[in-house]
Amino acid sequence: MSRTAPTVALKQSETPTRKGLHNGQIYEEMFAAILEQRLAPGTKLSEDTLGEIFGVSRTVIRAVLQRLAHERIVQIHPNRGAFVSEPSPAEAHEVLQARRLIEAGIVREAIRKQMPSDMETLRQSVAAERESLEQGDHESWVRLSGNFHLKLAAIAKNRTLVAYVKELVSRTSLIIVQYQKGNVSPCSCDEHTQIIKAIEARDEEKAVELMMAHLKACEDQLNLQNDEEKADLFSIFAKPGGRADKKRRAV
Amino acid sequence: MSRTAPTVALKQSETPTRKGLHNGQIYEEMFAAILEQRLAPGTKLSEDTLGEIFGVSRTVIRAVLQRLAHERIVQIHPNRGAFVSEPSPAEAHEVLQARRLIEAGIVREAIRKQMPSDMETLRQSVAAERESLEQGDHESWVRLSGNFHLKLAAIAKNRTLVAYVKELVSRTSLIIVQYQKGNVSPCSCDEHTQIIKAIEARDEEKAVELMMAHLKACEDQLNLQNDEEKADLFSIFAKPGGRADKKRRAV
DNA sequence: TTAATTAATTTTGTATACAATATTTTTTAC
DNA sequence: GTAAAAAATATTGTATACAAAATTAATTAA
Repeated sequence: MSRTAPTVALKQSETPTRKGLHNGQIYEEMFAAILEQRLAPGTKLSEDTLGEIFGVSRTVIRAVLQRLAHERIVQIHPNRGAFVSEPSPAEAHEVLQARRLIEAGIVREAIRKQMPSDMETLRQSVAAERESLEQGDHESWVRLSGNFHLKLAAIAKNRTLVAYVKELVSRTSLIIVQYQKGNVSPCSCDEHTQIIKAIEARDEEKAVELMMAHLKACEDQLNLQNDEEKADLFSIFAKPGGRADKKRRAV
Repeated sequence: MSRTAPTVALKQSETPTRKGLHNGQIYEEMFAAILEQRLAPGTKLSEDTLGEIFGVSRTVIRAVLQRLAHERIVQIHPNRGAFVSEPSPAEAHEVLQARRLIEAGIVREAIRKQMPSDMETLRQSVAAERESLEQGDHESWVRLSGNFHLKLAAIAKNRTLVAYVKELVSRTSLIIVQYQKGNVSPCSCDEHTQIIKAIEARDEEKAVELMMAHLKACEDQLNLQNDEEKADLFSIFAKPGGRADKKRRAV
């Protein structure tokens, strides 16, 4: 944690002040900036700086930061400021588990409420995914991949559930940025396609199974074992006795 | 909607100012006041008045109201102010549907992760419910009944899911206040007891079935058909032609 | 030079002031 | 007396000012 947080750099091309931006617009811009990785996890979000950038006072920036904090994309440390969230491995597991639970239910609901146009929308979404993957545009792929899950959630026609899925997908993006090991496996598009097919076939058990496996695979592609980061440092450098040596100063 | 919103009356015994309250404490007090029906749905939450009551400036009241708004317990109309939410029938259905989806999943997870102490906690929760029901304390019953679902969610050991269930339970309380027809059926405690038994027996399908039926019964006890309130007024008073008459002024 | 302490600066938390919008009351016309 | 228009009032939205806390820089001692 000793690395210094990078300063906020929302848009390099930005003129110092851009007046007239409303609360919601500023939220959208910051939300996009975080998910598109222009603002990396851990970045400090200074109220003054952001106020200058958007040409508004700290008052309105504060409201936006609180909204982002409620959505878990930003973390507020009292008296210290707001930072782009750095989800812990435990939190990452929690988010993926919540997604399996909720999206399994959404798949069931989608099977009941599906319309042909919904399925067409989903197929187009996967097509866009595949294109971004072929072009090697990793950033677009993360966004479009999440988009598929949002479109699927929308079929359930439940604004509350859509809001929850949106939140979970956003958090997943932050998690991927932090913990994805190597390149993403290109089979993800195919998994989405298979889910669509199972929904169309109204095969509930199979569709649920595919969705759970898909999200589990997503989690398995992450590096989530470094909860003991500091302990590892000790085990790497320490003499026999390991982290217990931490307390002993002499020797 | 022509009925005037009642003014805020948080605690009759309250002295005009009570200094030193922190952000989170004010949130807790307002949250409790709304769920305990001391603040009825539709009540206007004036920033000045609340600031006076809690002995803080509008700045901090504003933050609390925004937090409550994000949790859907309060609704903010731009330039008009904050009001205790009055969920529409459509929203009520949405909330109960989301609960069925999420709590069905929670039941499955609880079956996997249950510990003996968890089950004991649940049984105690139901005991408290039954007591409040026997004493005819309806307000306590609403709170304790929601509490059972929260305790159940906690077994899944997932803070995100607990937060979602907490939000949904709160919204359900507001919904019950608005739409519950007659007295609550006293079988609700028994339904909770049955769910506990099914979880202990690790009978996943039965436990899920019971939870879904329980929440469906809860929804069925509500009066949710008055989405056409205004239209009804017209059909009640109007001459043949019904609501189409609305536009015509003469005659 | 390093470590600890102190001072200076920066940044957040809260109150207040003013502008913009709603609401209420009063006035005016029919 | 009722309805519309205008003025007055009250309330929200935003900017700014000041206090409290944290961070950074400077100073001092070992």
